[in-house]
Amino acid sequence: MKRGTSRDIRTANRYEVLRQIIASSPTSRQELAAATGLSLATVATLVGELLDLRMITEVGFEDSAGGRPRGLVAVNASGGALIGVDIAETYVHVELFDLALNVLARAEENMRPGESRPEQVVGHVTAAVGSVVAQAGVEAARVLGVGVSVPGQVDRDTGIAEYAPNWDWHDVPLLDLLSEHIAYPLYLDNPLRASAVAELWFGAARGHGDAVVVNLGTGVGAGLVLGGGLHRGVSNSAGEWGHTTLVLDGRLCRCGNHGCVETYVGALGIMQNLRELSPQSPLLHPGDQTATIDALAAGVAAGEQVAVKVVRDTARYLGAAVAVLVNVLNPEVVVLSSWVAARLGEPLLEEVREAVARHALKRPLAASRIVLSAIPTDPVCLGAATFALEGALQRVGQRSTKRATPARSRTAPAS
Amino acid sequence: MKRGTSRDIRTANRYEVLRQIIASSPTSRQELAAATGLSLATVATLVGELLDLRMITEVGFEDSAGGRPRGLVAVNASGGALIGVDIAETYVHVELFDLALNVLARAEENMRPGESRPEQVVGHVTAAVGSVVAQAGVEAARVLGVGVSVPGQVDRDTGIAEYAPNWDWHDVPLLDLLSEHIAYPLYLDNPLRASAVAELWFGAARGHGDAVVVNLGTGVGAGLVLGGGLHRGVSNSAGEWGHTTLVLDGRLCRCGNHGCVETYVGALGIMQNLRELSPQSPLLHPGDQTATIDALAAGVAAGEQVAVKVVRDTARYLGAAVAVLVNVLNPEVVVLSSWVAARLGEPLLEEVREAVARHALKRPLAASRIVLSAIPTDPVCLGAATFALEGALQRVGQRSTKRATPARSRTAPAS
DNA sequence: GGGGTTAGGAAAGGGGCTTTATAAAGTCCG
DNA sequence: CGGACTTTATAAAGCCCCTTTCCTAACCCC
Repeated sequence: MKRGTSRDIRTANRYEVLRQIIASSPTSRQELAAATGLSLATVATLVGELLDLRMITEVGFEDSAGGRPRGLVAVNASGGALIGVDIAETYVHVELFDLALNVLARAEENMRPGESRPEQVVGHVTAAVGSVVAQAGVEAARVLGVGVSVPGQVDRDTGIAEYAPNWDWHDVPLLDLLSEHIAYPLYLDNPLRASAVAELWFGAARGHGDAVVVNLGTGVGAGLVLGGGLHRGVSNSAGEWGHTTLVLDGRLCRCGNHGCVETYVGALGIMQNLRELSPQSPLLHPGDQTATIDALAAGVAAGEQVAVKVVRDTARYLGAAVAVLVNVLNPEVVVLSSWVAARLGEPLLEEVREAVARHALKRPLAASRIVLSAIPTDPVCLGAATFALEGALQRVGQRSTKRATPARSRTAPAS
Repeated sequence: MKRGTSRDIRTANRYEVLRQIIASSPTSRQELAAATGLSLATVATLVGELLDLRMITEVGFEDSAGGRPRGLVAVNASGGALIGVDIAETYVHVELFDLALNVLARAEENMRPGESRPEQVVGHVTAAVGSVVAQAGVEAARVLGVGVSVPGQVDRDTGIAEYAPNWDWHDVPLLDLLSEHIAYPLYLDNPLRASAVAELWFGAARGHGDAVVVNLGTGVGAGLVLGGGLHRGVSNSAGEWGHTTLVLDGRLCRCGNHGCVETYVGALGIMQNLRELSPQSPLLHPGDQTATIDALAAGVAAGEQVAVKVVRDTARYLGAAVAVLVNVLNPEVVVLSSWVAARLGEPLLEEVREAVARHALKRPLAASRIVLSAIPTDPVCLGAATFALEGALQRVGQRSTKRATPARSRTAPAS
């Protein structure tokens, strides 16, 4: 059990203040103090710190009711850049953000099946990172860090990808491999937690102590925000809700078990739902998940019976599985995220709400809002970049009064 | 979102130190520092505080390797008394503990069906509390507090029983009602969290940041220990795992839904498992849960086929449901608690372990130990008493130092 | 009875947050 | 047009917490 120190309080407050500034830029110290519950003095020192770091700037004044005008601060978008890397089964997606978390540059590398050796993946990441830095034309020194999301179980402290379900990775020291080619500070975690932290900072989970981010993609899982922070579990593998048994002796899952949630509400599960309902449906694009889901979404929009029914069936499964999270964790908000949720959108949400209402207890249900993610870009990239932002803010607190380690900040760009 | 203050750190440390002292009384400051990770100085001040409160005493010395002997401290059992109240559907169970958490007195009041008006329950509690105090012969002033566990959803801050599933209680201000008759500090919560906190302080969850306490009784639920503390959820109703769907369109549950975990692994569910397997079994005592479970336990011990099979069936359901918790929360330990688990004991545990292993993912499974509760007495009473203990320790930190300072003469008055 | 060794306490130091006082920058009105 | 009032921002002081460091206390052994 790790012990909390007063520094952690400072770090949490720093997060909270910057989060608030990003959310409602420009804003005043007064507003920040009210929003965060901190005293004016603390807000002022924290704001001063961020000003020193050039992460925010003063942008003028706002009339007050008869007294001295409030100074306004806003994110200094060009004060730094953050890079988020989303490594998935078939692609590597990289985005470069400014400090207001706008996307300045994007790069995507596709990986052919079988191209899954760690060195190959590292090569793709390195290339894409180099590309976004070049595209955006930011100086290397301004890149505050690179967050990397890789599927599976990850030890974020050692930077080791302990286990990747799709590839045959076991204890790959990914961070070490990457750091040979990328000179920026690196942060490793998995997509569940990345999208959770994205929602926590910029999305529907902001300001909520307990939230669940449900990821619906090819894989399925949940990112848990508990007590205002990410819940990782003892071996950093919490949130594996997709491989939870929904139907006893149900469909065979790639994890080896039967009846996992993923086999009913993941992209492949939805395709199976469609196949079982209407094996010859023109909506079905065998072997192409995105095409099928897109066709379904279009079908629902057009009011096609089959499409509507498939979404309803899927939502029934999903509702039961989400109700588990609602009953057990009693969150304030449940966010449906990732590409399947984004494409099926409102129709899915409506059905899910109804289904959850049928399965969950009244009290926890009443306390939970279920919403679609409002993050416009790839939430995993954004979340990964947020890890880098958190890392940069945390380093502030550890400014060594001893001039010990100048080796920390290297300025060489990616090769 | 509530904000952490440095005082919370102190309170957590105070808990930790006392917990450790109770666990390994007598012990030395050295040992405490090593066990808690705190510095010797901090341990010394906390120990001093507890000595001042007379919650612990110095009990001699222990040889050190050649130097000054270590001073030993131990719980001062007679330094105070704690009362735990377990209100259930059919009874009120009250236990009075000394500070070493030994039971000094017990009282039980049975409630007839229909005798469920709040005033009636309050009457029973008042009588039983009076009885244990009299029996133990402790002075009123030494009673540090009374913890009360009541089923259902509870707002611990306002002391309101928001909803009790068995009785038709809605927003009953139970704490206010009780405080008219009981003069000791009162603490209200529900049995899930009570038994969880009991395991956290004195049981298998001690020292673990993330643990799940699974309660198997007439009702079924889980107490969650996350990040070293109880997880309550946003409306204080986290842990309602018993009313989570295990079988789609399965057995009808008293909560109104179908296929809840409780209907398969609660006492009544186990009876149903037995009935379905062998409707005429002599093990079955219709209308008597405890007799049936006892008969099952005896049957398993005697190697009876039917009994073994029923336990196995039950464990299969339970395993799938526990695997959900393991996958989602990734706890370090899962504790099986409450009377059904206690009576079925090792045979159930073995089967559950196997069943969980079939359903959970390898990584989280490898990190989780599944054990039976080792708490000998009623864990709910113990947990309720622990709430009172926590309350007493928390009050220490809020000693109001409102010293009326006579205004000192200021230096350099404005001339 | 001195060293050597270990325990425990007191003081100093480093962080944090808040309250209070002071300075700064406006508005309002006589 | 200048003082009075108001509001904001910063500086100072106080309190809480934990740790490190130094020193004294207590015991062993030679």
